Amino acid sequence: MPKDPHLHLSRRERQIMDAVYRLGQATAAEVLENMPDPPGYSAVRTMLRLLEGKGYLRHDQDGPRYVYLPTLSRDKARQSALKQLVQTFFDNSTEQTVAALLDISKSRMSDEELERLSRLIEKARKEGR
Amino acid sequence: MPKDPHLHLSRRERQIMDAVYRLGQATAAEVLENMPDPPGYSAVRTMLRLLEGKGYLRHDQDGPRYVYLPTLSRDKARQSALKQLVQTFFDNSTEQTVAALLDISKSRMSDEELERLSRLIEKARKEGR
DNA sequence: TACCTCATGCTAAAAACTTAGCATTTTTGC
DNA sequence: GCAAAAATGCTAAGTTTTTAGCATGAGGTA
Repeated sequence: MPKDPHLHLSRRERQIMDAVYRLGQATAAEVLENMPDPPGYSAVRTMLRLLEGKGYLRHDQDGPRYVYLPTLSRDKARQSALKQLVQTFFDNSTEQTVAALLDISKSRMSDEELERLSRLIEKARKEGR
Repeated sequence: MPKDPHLHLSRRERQIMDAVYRLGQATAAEVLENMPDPPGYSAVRTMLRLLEGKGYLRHDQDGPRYVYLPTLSRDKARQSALKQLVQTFFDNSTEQTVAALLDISKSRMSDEELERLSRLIEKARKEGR
């Protein structure tokens, strides 16, 4: 089995990357607020620095503090995460995945949103091949 | 932020759980074959035992060997993983998620599959609210 | 300016994870 | 029935991850 570079993150690293992706960009304090079962502020800063060292994050300076951003675009990260999930839990079946997705979210989806989904699929049917 | 019990897995634990979920059920040797960058057989067995101890797996006896299965049904695991992914990478938007999903898979989807997806959504529009 | 606040960098210790090896038991085949 | 093969349980050691603390520097404000 080939190895997936994205799977090499440790538990905390994963949590922090998730927080950063969720937020788009974030300071240490913001990451902290967005973590489950958070460690100390200092620990978060260290991890951010490590993650930057490993190339997963970079930072911009915002006045006195650092704002961290992912180096891998959200788009690519999304794709990679989705692919992995579909493989692991849905036998690589898009259909099953969509079904599950609808299942957990249909109750809070508006008619318009469902409408748009329909169109999305129509579009795929026409273009996509 | 509330903590998510499923996020407490370490790297190896995650890899092993993924393998088990992918396979449905598996012996130590099978897990090994399905792991990226695999450790020794002995290490895998130890992890499986640990995961069982923590309640993530259980085992059945199959002749001389153990066959491990997840305790959390595939269904629940799917839901939880999906929810997490949609939150982290798609701002909780089902629509964006489906769009990305179509994007990575439309080229290898048959017409019939797309057709079935359409129906899935129609069904959700009618029932779901 | 001088101080208080809030950043960062670094480092070392603690905790958790990961691994391999050995002793033991069970299965299999001759 | 017996030996070889293959499985398990346990344990201890090695490695990585995770944490907190301290020293230091920059920004803001009276």
